[in-house]
Amino acid sequence: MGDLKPPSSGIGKRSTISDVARQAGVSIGTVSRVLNNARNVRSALRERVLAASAALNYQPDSLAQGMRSKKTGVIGVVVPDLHNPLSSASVIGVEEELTRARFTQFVANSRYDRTREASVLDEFARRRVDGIIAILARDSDPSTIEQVHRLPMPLVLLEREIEGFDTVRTDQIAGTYRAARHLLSLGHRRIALITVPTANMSGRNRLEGYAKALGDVAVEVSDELIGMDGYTRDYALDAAYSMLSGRDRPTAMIVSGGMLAGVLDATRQLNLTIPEQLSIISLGDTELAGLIQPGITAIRYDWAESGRAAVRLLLSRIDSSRSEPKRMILPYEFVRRESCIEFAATRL
Amino acid sequence: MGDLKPPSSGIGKRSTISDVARQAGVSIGTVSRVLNNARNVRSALRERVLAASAALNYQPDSLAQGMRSKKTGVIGVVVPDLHNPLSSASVIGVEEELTRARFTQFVANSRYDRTREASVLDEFARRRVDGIIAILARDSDPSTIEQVHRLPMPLVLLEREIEGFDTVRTDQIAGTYRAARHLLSLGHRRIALITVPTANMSGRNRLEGYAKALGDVAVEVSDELIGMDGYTRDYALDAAYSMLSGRDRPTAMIVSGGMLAGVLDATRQLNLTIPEQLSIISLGDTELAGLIQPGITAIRYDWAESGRAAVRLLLSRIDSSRSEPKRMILPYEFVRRESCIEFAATRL
DNA sequence: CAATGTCAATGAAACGTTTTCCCGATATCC
DNA sequence: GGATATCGGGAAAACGTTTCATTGACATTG
Repeated sequence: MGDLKPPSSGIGKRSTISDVARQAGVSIGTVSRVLNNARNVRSALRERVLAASAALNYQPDSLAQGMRSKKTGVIGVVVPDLHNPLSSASVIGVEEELTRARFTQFVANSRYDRTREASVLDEFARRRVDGIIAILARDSDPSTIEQVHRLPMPLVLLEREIEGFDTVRTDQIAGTYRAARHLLSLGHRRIALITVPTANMSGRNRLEGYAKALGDVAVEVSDELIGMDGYTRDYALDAAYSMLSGRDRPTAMIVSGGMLAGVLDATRQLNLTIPEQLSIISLGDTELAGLIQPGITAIRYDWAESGRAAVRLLLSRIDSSRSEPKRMILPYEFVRRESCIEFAATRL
Repeated sequence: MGDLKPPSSGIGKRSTISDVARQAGVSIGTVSRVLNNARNVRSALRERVLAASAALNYQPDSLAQGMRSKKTGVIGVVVPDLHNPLSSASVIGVEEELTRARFTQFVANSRYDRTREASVLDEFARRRVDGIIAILARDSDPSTIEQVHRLPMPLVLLEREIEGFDTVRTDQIAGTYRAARHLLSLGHRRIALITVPTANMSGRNRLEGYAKALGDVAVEVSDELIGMDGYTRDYALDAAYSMLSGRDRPTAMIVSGGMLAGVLDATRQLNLTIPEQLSIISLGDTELAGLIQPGITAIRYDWAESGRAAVRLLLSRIDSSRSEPKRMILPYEFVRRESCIEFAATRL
């Protein structure tokens, strides 16, 4: 009679709300109300229910809860490259703040692949997440824009911007402007920029800040000093290599943190010393920038804080659906190290 | 009549299986059978159902599926420190392989906090994940052992070992042994070891490999050269600093990759040059090790591959419940760079 | 004192699937 | 040609919650 299963170590049948109800001698509705601390329940019964629940080690099934209440307590997070400090630091900040709010997160890596990203977002929707935080591969992509508008749940963008959505981003325009002005004030005129493509806002804003700074002192932006056609270390290596091995090479370079390693590879292959032959500023103060010799001057952004801010924005939108999108812009910090010298002192 | 809601951009009501059934003029059971490619359905009907499903852009609700079928298609992943390359690389490998198998993952960060870890595991269970992949904070902790045995789903451990569970780990014993032998063969005798505590297997195995190597050449293991009481960069800085600033300081050091930055901080503060005054080997070939000057000789482990292997192990256990636990041990690779010189050449 | 209101608690519906059971129709066998 | 197996598909149960409508008991009101 009954189940013939062996005691099978630890796989004890989970107890459900009806087990608790039976044990406490009340209806399941009452159990539910007690556990969701609703009113209208005598304290005597409340005690009984609580005791039964504890005795049975009852844990509500979140699938059933989600199904009925239409709230899963799960947020989907998608980033383009978990190797990249922007992505990983953002995830850490997001995780931290979501934990505080008792949410759980799916984390997915799009690898800058729009197809993969599209299926991740679909998957999140299918799984009924309460909201999504995304660093999109390319916010200018029409299919991306179309898809995010169809999403049946709130979405907060990190470092990207799409009309109608909440956004948290660091001030790339001002940061890159500051970097370029710093190099210009040291006398540099041939300043290269190696960063991500303009298909996403980070790239666009960096280019804008860079161009503005050069414009301020009437230096022309020249295409061969711009490397914005890739995301990887390898791309940065190639781009930097070809710039630095040509004649009339740049005397200074602004490079995004995630691509810094590639640029350093290039300088090493070409036997260029920093800062004597090339001044460098990193956009993003990665661990690497502070640890190599010489230390790399950097524009620091607090991406973990971006992540936390994105969560706060998302949660506020989830439970009080305002309609106007909010834009947060987080400041940069200039971190001076030893990777920049005056143009006059540069050995050409 | 009907709902008065505004068309509210994109928040179109999701269609359910009954919508599809109605549209196709069949019962919901038939729709389910078609979509789960079961047999016993005429191809005419099959076409109708498929067409209706496509027309309505039907996406099954995975909560309902999970509730009924007891399979959620979600795996929980918990790591102790997302900043650390072991954690992040493992997550990347896990993510990659799970995606291939059409699973989704929760990702959580325990921060080496056992309390947090415990609640993460509980949460995973509550959410009915199909399995868990974990890098536990301390596999020797009794409460940890007790908890994992209670888990109602399969668990695969990464870099940890608990009786009765599947394990994937890199060969820390052999790797650390190799590192120590390398330094010994260069003539070093005062070789420090800075790594994670013995509360988890990585620490125990590293200590074992280290001690074995020293024992081979009859060098005594001395406590003041062992720093295994913390996980962080800051701890490594302190430990290295006090070793290196004492008299009779070590001439060589073996340090885990995640703590390398702290050791470098210490050498810098003490103005020690590498390798002239201190030879260093990193356990784990992090990006940093290859990028600083001089390059740091390293024992390389492919943690992404560990992650992928863990997924394969987990999935195989999920759908073909074998009972004997499997242990996989992944090899190391010795990467020679410039951070080690002969003891004879060391400037004491 | 009848009507009304409030409080506590129950019973049952609903969420959207998968799956079991069942039944009618067709094919197969002797 | 009748008994029997197979196939195709429908109806309904079940998964474990939350929530709604209902009810009974009791207090309040006019």
